[in-house]
Amino acid sequence: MFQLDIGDHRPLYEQIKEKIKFLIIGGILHDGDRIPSVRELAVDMTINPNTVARAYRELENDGFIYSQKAKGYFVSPRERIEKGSRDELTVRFTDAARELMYRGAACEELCEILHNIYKGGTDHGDVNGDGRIEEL
Amino acid sequence: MFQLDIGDHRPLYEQIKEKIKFLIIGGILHDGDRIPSVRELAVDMTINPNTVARAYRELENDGFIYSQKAKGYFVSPRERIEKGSRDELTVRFTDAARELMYRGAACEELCEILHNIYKGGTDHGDVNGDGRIEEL
Amino acid sequence: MFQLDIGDHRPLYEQIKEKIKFLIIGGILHDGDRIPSVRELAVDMTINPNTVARAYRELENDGFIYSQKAKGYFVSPRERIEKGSRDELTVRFTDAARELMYRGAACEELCEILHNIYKGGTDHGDVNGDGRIEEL
Amino acid sequence: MFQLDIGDHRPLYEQIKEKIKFLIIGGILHDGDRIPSVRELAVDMTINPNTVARAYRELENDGFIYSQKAKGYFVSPRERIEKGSRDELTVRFTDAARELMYRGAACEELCEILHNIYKGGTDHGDVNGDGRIEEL
DNA sequence: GTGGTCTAGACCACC
DNA sequence: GTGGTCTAGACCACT
Repeated sequence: MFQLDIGDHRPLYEQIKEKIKFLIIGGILHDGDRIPSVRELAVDMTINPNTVARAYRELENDGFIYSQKAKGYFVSPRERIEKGSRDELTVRFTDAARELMYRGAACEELCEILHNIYKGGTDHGDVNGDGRIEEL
Repeated sequence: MFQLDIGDHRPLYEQIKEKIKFLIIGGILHDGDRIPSVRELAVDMTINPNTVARAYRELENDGFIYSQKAKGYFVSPRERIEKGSRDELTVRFTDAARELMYRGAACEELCEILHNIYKGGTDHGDVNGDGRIEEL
Repeated sequence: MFQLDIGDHRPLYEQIKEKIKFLIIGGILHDGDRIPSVRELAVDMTINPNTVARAYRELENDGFIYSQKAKGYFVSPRERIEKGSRDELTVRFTDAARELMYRGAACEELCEILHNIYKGGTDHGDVNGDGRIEEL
Repeated sequence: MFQLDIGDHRPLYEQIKEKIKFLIIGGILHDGDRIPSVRELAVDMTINPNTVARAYRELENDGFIYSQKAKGYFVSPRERIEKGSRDELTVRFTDAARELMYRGAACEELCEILHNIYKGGTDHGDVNGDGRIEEL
């Protein structure tokens, strides 16, 4: 499904959260899609099920997925995700933009990036950031 | 100059790096400005000089400041900072933008944030992110 | 594993970095190999663990090794190392070549050196540059 | 004549030596050319004449320049420079090549660089490595 | 006084 | 046991 980045010092569950989030945001996983069970993913990635469980639990808290007893985890409807707070996200966006500006990026450059993102909303793109696009 | 947040789980030297970076990007510290000496800042913040030294050393590696023996640390000329790779930064920007889009932010909204940033390039604003503006 | 040269004016951590780099480039340490723990190497060379830690940390920044908490340091997969910028390295190569040319070295001479290097890619050779070949 | 690199941690006299060497090797300064007097260069670069003097003295020891009392320093005839030891230089060349190989550079790539250097022997090029070509 | 290096020793989180 | 952070204090070279 995806690969964890060796050399990434963040806890495993954080990386899993991020990857799943990217799959949802990138349009690879859609509303209502079932995601692999805790055990499946744990086996698949040869890590502890508890780690996967924690990632899923936090994703559920953030509204990205929801669980149905004895059925599994599913991607939340988009309206639900939208409700989440955008504050921290906006800070991250602004900080990155400010630093890019300081480093000489033109406003038009950044705006174009934005337009490309909005234009190709459901483009899958390079989910892992490692130059490959992997299948589910 | 600024205060460290105990309760922030990140290492002290990371927090120092971030603060200094914000002071530079925010336009409070300018090209060639001398920043507090390792010992000064250590006393000021009642932490160990080694911790400050590490923060400064890593900021130097990132190109934001440079050191001159027996003189001190100085803010790098902006051209030097601009030379640094913008790749990682652009990824951060794009990721944040994509997630904001997914959460329902309009393209115009984000563009306006950008324009505000570029308009008020030298505005100092809330450097510490804690609601206060402190003097040097 | 190797010996540090007292009398070498460079800092100890720089010497450690160089030695490890040579072991990796020279093919003695391979992808995924675990290198001695910070404490082991410190005891082995009768220097302070902090000094070893700094060397390892900087090698990690340069992409040559990566750390896993509670496990140790490991040689990075080669693809990771290849990703690093070759610009600075190319400048060093070119500068040396230019000076050699100016001092009368023939192009064929240098090309032959190159071919020997590429031919004996995994030859271990004199890793320490001190005329001895040491075992791990 | 040239600019010293702020943020370069080597002693000033080392940097001056390097720059002069590049000017000679790059073909900008030729056999018998007079180089600026110690005092001239010191004033020009607003540094201590002793620093310049040391650089010149070491360049003279290395055979790159020679002094004539009351006349100044002059670029040595090329035959004289060729006599200098190529050992250390060859090590630098080999080390850089080995690391480039490890990082994925093809042998042909490096050979081409060599051929370009030998083809354009007297090309001046980017002496300071900062993208500019400066006049004497 | 400055930065830079190194030592010694402590504590934490992780596994 | 491992890496990671932090403190305390020393010494050096430089200006």
